[in-house]
Amino acid sequence: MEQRRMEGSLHRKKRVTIKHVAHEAGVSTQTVSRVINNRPDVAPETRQRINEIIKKLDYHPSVVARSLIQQRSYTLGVTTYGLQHVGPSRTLSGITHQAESKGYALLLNELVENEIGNPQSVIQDLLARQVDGIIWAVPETSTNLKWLEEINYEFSIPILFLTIGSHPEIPSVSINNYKGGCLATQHLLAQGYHSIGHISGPYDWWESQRRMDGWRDTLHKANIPVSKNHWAEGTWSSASGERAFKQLLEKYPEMDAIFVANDQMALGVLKEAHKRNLRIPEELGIVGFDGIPESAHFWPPLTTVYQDQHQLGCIAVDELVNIIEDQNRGMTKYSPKRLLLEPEIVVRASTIQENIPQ
Amino acid sequence: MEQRRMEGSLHRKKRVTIKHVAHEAGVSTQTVSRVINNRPDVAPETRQRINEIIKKLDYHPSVVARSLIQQRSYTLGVTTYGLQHVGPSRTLSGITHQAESKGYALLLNELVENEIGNPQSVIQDLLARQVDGIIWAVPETSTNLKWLEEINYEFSIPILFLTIGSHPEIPSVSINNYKGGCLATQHLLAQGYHSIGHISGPYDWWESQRRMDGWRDTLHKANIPVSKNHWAEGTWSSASGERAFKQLLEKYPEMDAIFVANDQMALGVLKEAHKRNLRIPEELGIVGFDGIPESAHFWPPLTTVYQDQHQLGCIAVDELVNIIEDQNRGMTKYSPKRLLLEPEIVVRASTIQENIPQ
DNA sequence: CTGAAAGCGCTTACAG
DNA sequence: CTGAAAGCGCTTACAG
Repeated sequence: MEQRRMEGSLHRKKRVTIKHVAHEAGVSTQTVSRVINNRPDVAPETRQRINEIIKKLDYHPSVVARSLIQQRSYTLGVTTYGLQHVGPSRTLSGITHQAESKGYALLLNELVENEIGNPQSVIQDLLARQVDGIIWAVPETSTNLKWLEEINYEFSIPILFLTIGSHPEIPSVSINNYKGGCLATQHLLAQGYHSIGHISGPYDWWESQRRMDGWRDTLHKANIPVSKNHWAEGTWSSASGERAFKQLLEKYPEMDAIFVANDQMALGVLKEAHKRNLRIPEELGIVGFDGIPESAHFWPPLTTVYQDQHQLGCIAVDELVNIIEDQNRGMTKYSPKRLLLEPEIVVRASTIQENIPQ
Repeated sequence: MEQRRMEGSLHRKKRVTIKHVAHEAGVSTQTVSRVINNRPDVAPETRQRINEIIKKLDYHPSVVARSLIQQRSYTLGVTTYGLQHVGPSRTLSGITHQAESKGYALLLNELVENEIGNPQSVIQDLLARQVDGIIWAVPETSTNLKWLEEINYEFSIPILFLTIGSHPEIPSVSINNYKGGCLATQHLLAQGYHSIGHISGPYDWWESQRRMDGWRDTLHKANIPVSKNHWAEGTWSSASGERAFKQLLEKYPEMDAIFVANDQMALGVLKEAHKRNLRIPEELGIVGFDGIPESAHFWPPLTTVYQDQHQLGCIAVDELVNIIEDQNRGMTKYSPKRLLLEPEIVVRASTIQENIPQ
């Protein structure tokens, strides 16, 4: 081991700047700037010489300096919530991949509470760091977008919202949760179930409401009455699913099938069903929501409504970058788009009697 | 709706700068700077007047300009891998929370492959954005830290590594995976199981190796021979767990218990066990690893080795910030620390015959 | 094809 | 207690 190694990461190298390169090459910083930005008007010899020096000195332009002068940073802000859960992290993964391929860095923020005290301070933090746009990946509840009205929908940079239903004035990307609720319920009806209960997420969440609306409307269309006793509220966790299921069994004893608003809660239902020796799918059909990879390995494998949350993140980045770049091109007509991704039902053994190949 | 609203987020406001505030207050920018940085030497009246103007103009200092002049950004880089999985996202969640409480922003990067082509370009990207330090949250494999030697352990800023076992020269925080493997196996032995198989993660991963070492050493200590036929390799996914379990049943028919290197794979084992009508825990005891919340709702509920990945992220931030701040205080003696967090076993019905209260 | 000047929005010495 | 000057590392017009 040589001496340098012993020092470890103690040693803080000084930054190589455009001045060093210019001096070494005997040109102005201006010309170096042209080279690193791939401008056409540089003599080929000059360009090559400078490129060699850049490599030799291991020069990397400061994005910070560039951001200051250009008033943009090629960085997107991402405000998320509930990262420890599968859904939000899959979406974030889509965001990171797509941002990378579009050449943007990501400044990440996680809210501790869905009901945010002061969203504007979060946004100000991002603005102070000169982000070019923001992805607001916080699922809508009945109150957590009120601040939009208060600030009169005015932002100094584009903000794209994920998983929201209201506020058509602003650009957003969401899954068609209503459609998902319909698909789940239609499938159960088609399998011959009649008394179909529902376990929802927190009723305050827009996603919960829409999934439930899909369930209710589908039953109405089939002339099946829906009462308060036919559903119970969970919190998305498996434990809450188990709890809600117990309540439902009391309130709705004739229930022969159940649509559960996410796969985690469905897992809790399965556990309680096993405990009571309920046969699935004969005595109880179960449909989940999300389509997490694990759901194929529940026992029995779970029929579920698949939503592509990774793609949700990808599309969010695409949309936001489009808006940013349109704006920079000086396009004044900016019409907010609302995008809806369609979920798909994945049929497995928790709702069909015959064994299908798995 | 008024006119302003119709314009939506089209309108790009100009940034309010320190000059505007200074001009409005009739002082120099210097004095405003003192106020926003809470320096003591400002006349109380001046301070108050400036603060009012700051509020009135909605002024927020540019972190970018500050970063340029101070050569630091109060931003940490985070390079992660496999965000769509539960573990890494829980760790990331710990990182976001702790970074926020320490006053640091986060620049997020996700590798597409664990075996990285060019880690240095990832780091250069972060350096170009003036991050103060980096958390390298990419699980170690036998080859993906080779670049450390190539660059001779020299970084221009501190880098803290997560989930690594080699390279004691660099600061790191990891879970004691070896201990976890021991705990799992000791528990199975204590329950009276004798023929204990193992499903590992990809053998190339340091975490897999250590968990397996714990299993093997514990059996050796108990004078139980261990052969190649007693373990199989998975990829962490439930599907791979199911596959590996089928192989093991062939190779090791007398197996009466199994230690599975994560909960997802254990779920796959449970599924296959149900299919074959194996009684758990009577005919087969099962222990997982991770302690994801869902594991309490598997059927039967899964005994598992709990690791606190959220805390792992928190501690990573604490350590890195300590290193950064020591360095800024000019402390030259920086001795890299390796921290190991201890896992705990959580006993549930998949390994104990008597029903314990759940 | 190349360079001198100005400036992005701050902070850091240095005077007074 | 306050301000004039210089500068962080770049890019943007503007000349030539």
